[in-house]
Amino acid sequence: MTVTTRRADAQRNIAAILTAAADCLGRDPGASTSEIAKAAGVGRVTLYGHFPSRAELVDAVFVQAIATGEETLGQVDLTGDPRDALSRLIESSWHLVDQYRALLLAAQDALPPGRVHELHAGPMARVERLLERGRSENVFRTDLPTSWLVSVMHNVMHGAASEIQAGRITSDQAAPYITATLLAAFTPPQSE
Amino acid sequence: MTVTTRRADAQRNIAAILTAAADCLGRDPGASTSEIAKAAGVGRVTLYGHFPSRAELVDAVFVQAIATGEETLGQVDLTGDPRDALSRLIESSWHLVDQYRALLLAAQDALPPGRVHELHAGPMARVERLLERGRSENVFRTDLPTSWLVSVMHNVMHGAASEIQAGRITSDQAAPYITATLLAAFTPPQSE
DNA sequence: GGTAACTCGTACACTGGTGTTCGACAAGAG
DNA sequence: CTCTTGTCGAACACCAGTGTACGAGTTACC
Repeated sequence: MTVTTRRADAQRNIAAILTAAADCLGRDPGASTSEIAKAAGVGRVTLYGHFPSRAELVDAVFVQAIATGEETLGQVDLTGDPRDALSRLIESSWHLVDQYRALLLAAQDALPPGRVHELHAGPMARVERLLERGRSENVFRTDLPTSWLVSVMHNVMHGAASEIQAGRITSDQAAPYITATLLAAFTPPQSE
Repeated sequence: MTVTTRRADAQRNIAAILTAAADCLGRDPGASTSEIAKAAGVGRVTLYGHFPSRAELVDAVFVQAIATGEETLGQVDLTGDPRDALSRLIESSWHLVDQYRALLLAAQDALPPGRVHELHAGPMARVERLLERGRSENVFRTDLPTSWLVSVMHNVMHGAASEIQAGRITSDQAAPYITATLLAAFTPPQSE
């Protein structure tokens, strides 16, 4: 709130730039500042007036995406049977992953290394907590580190997004496929 | 063999460029032709004398990588218990994935869309055949399409490569983690 | 040892991006 | 109504890369 003195049209433009950037970067991770400014109905100079560099713009968009994503995830009921809770969590996060796929790529090569992982910490923690609980209740396997299980979940979801983009599966099939795969992958191995 | 008339030093240079390119692109997917030429101990002009464009160079490197990879994979014994065979296949392909990770990225944004998938068809078929056999023997699940299982395998391995790069797991741990994860993921679901 | 094939460095034209500067102009706040 | 804040377009400097042209020099081949 250091800048309570911000003219109304400036605030409007900032918002327009942010949503336009989210949109452009969502379609093409390499979208230029010109494209974004044009899409926002704003001059390129104005854009640089609010965001000192392309990188800081990408960062702002990414931060915003994480925030809205986390809000959505916050509404998921994670109580009860961990397996059911995981299904619900997948159902929600899946859409987010699909949606922010390209934006993630943009962030990965515009932002300093580690920054992306740093901003992911919040949502990650939510998943970790659920997995930990499932492990302590012997519903999820404990022979592999939790961080690995999180990574697997992450990668399977991103893989599903790729498969959709390549037209090999449809958007509807994704969630059930992911759920079926991960529940099996996370089940404790039988000591035959 | 249209070009039996190729001077010896030219052949040497082509080979040097190819291996240098594999090396550079393996470290930085965006490596420039200058970097590659320098690494090959060759002028940039010479490089363009053999490869009409950066894209064609990347393509050549990628083709070569696939070929050597396929050769390695061809030596894996895929007979016997499909689960054991899968373990062996993972053990081998895992190293390849880790090694060619960055090169894959380079290929993905230098080559026309679909080209990468096209060149991947060979190795993919090998995996598919094994999975199909496992499915027909009721060792692998049949409630999900084979192509999806292949994709999962692919993504889990790439994810492991990321985890190593981020320093969250070591190279030694990767193969057992991947194997444990995929065997569980591919096991037919119990109709509890 | 002659010749064709090849290589080299430098220089050039071109592209497509980033970030800045300028001065004229509009729009909001008090 | 005024004055500050913000916006606009066009121009500029800059950078990093790609691909080409040239001419001199070198290397393999026969």
